[in-house]
Amino acid sequence: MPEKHAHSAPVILWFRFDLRLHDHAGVRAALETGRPILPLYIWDEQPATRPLGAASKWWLHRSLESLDADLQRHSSRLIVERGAPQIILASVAKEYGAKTIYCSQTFDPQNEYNDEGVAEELSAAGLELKRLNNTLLALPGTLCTQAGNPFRVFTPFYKALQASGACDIETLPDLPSKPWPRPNRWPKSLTVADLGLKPDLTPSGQDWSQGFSRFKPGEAGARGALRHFLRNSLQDYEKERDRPDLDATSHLSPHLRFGEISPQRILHEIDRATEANHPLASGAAKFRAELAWREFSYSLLAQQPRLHEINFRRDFDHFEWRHDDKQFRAWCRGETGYELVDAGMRELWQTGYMHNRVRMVAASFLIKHLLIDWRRGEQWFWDCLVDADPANNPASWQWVAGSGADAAPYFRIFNPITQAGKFDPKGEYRAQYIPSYPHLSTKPVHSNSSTELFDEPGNVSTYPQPIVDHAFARDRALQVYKNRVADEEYEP
DNA sequence: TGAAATGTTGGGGCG
DNA sequence: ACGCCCCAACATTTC
Repeated sequence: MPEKHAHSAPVILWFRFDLRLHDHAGVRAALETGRPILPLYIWDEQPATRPLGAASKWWLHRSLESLDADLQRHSSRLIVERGAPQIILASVAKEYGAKTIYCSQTFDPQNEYNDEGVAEELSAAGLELKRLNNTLLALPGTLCTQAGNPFRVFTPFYKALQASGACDIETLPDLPSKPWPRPNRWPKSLTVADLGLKPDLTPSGQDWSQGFSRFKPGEAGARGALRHFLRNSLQDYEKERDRPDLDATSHLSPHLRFGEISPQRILHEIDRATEANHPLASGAAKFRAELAWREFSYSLLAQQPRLHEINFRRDFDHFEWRHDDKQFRAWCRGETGYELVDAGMRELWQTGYMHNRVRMVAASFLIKHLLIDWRRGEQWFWDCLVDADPANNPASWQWVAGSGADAAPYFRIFNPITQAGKFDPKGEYRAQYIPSYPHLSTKPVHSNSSTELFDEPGNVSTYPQPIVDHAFARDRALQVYKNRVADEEYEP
């Protein structure tokens, strides 16, 4: 009976990377108390983990607006604050008499560790921080090998995940559509716009993020993307998922990253779509495996909390990467002279996204053709991708570099020409992002880390020649990787 | 979730 | 009719 508690102490619902209302254990638990609910977002200027990239901030801004709109449909609002979470939480709780705070675990180990401290501090003030899983199918660390060790290879991990029953979704309870109980007084808060998360306009006044329009941040956008994918692309997903020239993938990654949809919901909807339609089954199986890769990445992040800066295989610590700012810059700008790589890098810059197949080719090019440290590429992606994820991004880069678990063998070197012929046969994808050269001059400045990269127009009037010869680079990479120090000393 | 080098086979042109 | 060569097509091995 919500009415009974309408004047009782409220509970705080602290949102972070769980920006949705459905399929959310914290939302459910808060509603079940029947108490007034204070939905809260805190922008932390000094986060415990590395700060969000520019593209992610843009997404966050839009997603918070969407969450606020969704809350208004329940006669509530999103309360927005800025500062250190433990201080904000304690002060809001004190002012409104709240004793319980619900939040979701982030599964970023550094942040989890920080949360422990926050929970202790709050506990000393008589407040309980309830941390729930709204992010993963299986908690990292719950799956291990027969010897009791965490998995280092994907396939056995995936088998264990399936055997655990975590992928069998029985039912997902509906979110009641009734108004949420409110406290007598409503906090005066900032607005989402006050946080200033939107990137600056270009010098020419052009909004850099207009290229991001293929996405609709927020829970409704996530549901829409899933519906579109199930209806149009699941059937041929196995066959066409590697084709950047087609609309063949789910585009759910940024929605998952910001918790606008749960993996359980995705599995549930896939099952429902598949039951009625058998031809979808092979595509469904392939897509389920992709979701499992996300779980695998988080299990690796649990094993190596500094996954974005430390080689998972420590024998890579002695690898002698080349230091070549000029070539790194060319790669960032999409000026390597290899069309598929350049199209991908321009897609990234213009849209905050890159097709997965192209990510592999572009990453392989930086690492193997240019022999530049994978961390530099990872950081660039972190800054530019709307789906930049603390587990997926570093795990995938390390996979390409060969320094990761279950990584690509050192001799697997993508030929960007061959890859283009196979996966963009008509050149439509390449033409979309390299319509005529140069195009970078109209591009805005947005990057956290490398603003100087794009602050002046390219002065090249024709498409560049390859910055490195493929055959030469391939042989060089094979040599360097083969002679890598301590290669033969590696033991898991 | 490669690519290139090397090996094998078989059809066809040709003296 | 036969052997020889060429080479595409495919398979295997190597990096």
